[in-house]
Amino acid sequence: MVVAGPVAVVVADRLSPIGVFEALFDEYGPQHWWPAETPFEVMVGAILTQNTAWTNVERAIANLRRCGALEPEALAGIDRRTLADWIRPAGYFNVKARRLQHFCRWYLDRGGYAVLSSWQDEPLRAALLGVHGVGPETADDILLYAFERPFFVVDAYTRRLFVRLGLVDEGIAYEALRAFLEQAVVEKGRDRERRVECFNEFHALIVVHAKTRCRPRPRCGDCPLKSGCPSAP
DNA sequence: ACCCAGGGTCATA
DNA sequence: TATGACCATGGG
Repeated sequence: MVVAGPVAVVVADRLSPIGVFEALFDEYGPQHWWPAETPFEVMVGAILTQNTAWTNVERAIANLRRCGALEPEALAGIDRRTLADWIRPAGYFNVKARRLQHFCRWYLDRGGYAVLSSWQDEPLRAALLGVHGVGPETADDILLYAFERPFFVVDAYTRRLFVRLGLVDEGIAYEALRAFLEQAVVEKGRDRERRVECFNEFHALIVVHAKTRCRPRPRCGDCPLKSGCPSAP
């Protein structure tokens, strides 16, 4: 790491994924994600929030709830244009309507939550990645927050944070960064359940931190990551 | 007016 | 394998 001066000493013992986690947790506290009432709602939200601000997703989900369409049978059965109209606020509504229906068909064909819950981690992940419209991040959102499986969700904020901290190379592949961060938590000796909890909070904290302090443009003032903050001068 | 947002697919080289 | 175009609404 290339920081120097008094602050660097303070930062040094936190300049690891675990140190970052602890700094963020100390600052923001537990987040208890995902903001949803059911696992299936998590899955819908994960697809709707692709490259989209969460506030817009909330409107779309409110529409679905109001229309009684927040269930896989309903989503899979309705007319695609009608669905697109309901989720319009979330953007990319034609694409996402198709993706939601592809996902719901897959979900129902395989017996829904109860049956899928019996699948092993890796086969479940591979199956999710095979669903049209479900990429690595969406799959890991679903795995972690709907199925409580120990996968680290790597989003744009996560990459930006750890690249700017100098812990990983710019342009690191999704899977490589995920492996790096998962390994960092494993090395702390947490058991499976605690890893899930840690991954849950870690991703949420990264998002909250990015949204409240370290957006691309604004400078970061009083930041819990000190000189390690991606937006620090 | 411009940038950004809790990505993924598809065509192209 | 690695870019680039495309998808589209809403807030700052």
